[in-house]
Amino acid sequence: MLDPKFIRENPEKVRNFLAKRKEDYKIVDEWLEKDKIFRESKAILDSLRHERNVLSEQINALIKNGKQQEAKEKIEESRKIAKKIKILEEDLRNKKKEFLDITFKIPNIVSEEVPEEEKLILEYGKINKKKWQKSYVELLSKKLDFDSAASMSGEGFFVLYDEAAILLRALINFCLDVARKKYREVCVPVLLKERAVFNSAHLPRFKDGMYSTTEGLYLSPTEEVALLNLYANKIIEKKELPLCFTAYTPSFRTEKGATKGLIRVHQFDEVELFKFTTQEDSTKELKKMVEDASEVLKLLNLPFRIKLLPAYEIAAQSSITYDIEVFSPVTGWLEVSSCSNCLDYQARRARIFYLDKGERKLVHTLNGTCLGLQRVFIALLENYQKKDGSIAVPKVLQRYTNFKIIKKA
RNA sequence: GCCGGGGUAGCCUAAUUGGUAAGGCGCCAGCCUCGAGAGCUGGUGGGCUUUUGCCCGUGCAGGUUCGAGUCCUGCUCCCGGCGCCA
Repeated sequence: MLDPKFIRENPEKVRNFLAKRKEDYKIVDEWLEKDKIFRESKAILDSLRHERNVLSEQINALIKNGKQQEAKEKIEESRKIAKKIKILEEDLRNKKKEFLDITFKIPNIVSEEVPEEEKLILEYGKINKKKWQKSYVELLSKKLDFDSAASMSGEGFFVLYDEAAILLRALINFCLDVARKKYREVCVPVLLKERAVFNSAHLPRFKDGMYSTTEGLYLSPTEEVALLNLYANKIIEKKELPLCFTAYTPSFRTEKGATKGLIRVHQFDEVELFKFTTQEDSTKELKKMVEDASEVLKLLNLPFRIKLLPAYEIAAQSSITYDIEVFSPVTGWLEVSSCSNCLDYQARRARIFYLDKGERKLVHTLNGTCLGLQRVFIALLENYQKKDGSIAVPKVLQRYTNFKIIKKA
C-alpha cells in the first residue's frame, strides 16, 4: 500500500500515475472522501475517549481517598460515555475497513523512468531462423504428453518423459547455480496464508489468478510471495542490506485463458530472485538484478532482448518493470523474466523495516524471475535443434544432463 | 490434533487485589574536548494537531469493566511434553 499521507498530500500525482496505468483515477476522490470521513469520526471519538480517561483518573483518585459516594457518581457519568464510545468504535471500525480497502486498491507509484510505450533497452545474441526448424512440440513428439496430463489434471498441464524431463530439471539446477553466486538459496513453502499473499499485494487483486485449498491456504503464484514474507514483521540491521535470495519452486496460476502448449500452464517452474534493499539503493540493485537474470541466457547462448514496460503493463505493486524475452525460432519471442522494484509498497503491508542510525525505515523490495523455465526450455529446444531433428545440449548444461544430445524421437 | 508454559518498544527486563507501561543497553542531539572516548543533560513506537495538546500502542481480533499488560473468548507464532507421520 501507499503511504496515506502521501496520497493526502499529493492527490494530483496519484491521479497522474493512475492515468498512466490506464486505471480509473476517480478512485482518488473516493479515497480523499473516505479519509476525511474516517479522520473526522476519529476526532470525535478521541475527544470522548479523552473525557472517559479524565473521569477514570478521577475515579481512581476518589477511590484511593476513600470517597466511595463521589466515585460512584463519576462511574455513573463515565458509564454513559462508555456506551457512546462503544457505538462510535463499532462505526469507526467499519469506516477504517472501508478506508483500508480502498487504500489497498491504489497501486504503487510509477517511477519517472517508466516510458509512455514499451521501450527496447538491449538486444543480445544473433537471431537464427531457418525454414527447416521445427517447433518444440514436433521436436519432443511423444516425450511431451498433454493427453495424460489432461486426463489426470485437466487442460493446461503437461507431462515430460526421459531426456525432456531431465533437461528441464537440468535447467532448474543450472539457473539456481548461477543465481547462487550472488543470492542465498532458500527452499520455501508453496502453500501460503492469506496474510502472506496479501502482504505481497497479490491479494486482493490477483485472487482469481490463484488456487486456494479447503484449509484456506493459497498455492504460490510466484516465489515472490514466500521470499517477501521471509522478513514479514521483522526489522533488519542496515548493514545486512541488501539481502538477496533465490529459490526454486513450482508456481500455480489459474490462467483462465490458457492455451495448449508449455507457454501458459497452470503449474510451471521458475527460479526467482528477490532483494531487500535500503531506500537509496533499490534503483541500482534492480539494474543488477536484470543483469543477473540475463546472465543465464548469455551462458546458454540464447538470443534475448530487454524491455522497459509502460505503466499500463506493470503489476500494481511494481513501480518499474523490466521484461526479458528470449527468442525461439519457431515459437517467437517469449517472456522469461520480469524484474520489478516495488519500493516500499510491499514492505508497508508486510511491515519490513531496517534501522538506519536508530531510525526505523521501510525496506525496498525487488523481485525478478531467473527464469521462467518452461519458456527457456522451449527456446533451448528450438535454438539448439539440428537439421536431422536431434537437439544438442549446450555445454554448460551437459554436466547436469549427463547426455550431449537428444536424438530424434 | 491434545496438554502445559510463553509473546511488553531496535534489544534485554519490570509493573501489587485490574488504577492508566518503570528501568537498562543501543541509537540521536547538546554540553565538554584539538579530536575521539568517558562523563553529564535531554530525546528516542504510531497517528492527528502548524502551537498547546489529544488519541492509540504490551503477538492479532473481539469481549467484560468507569478503567485491561493484568480477567474472558477466538486466532496466531515460539518453547516443552504426548500423539500422528514420509
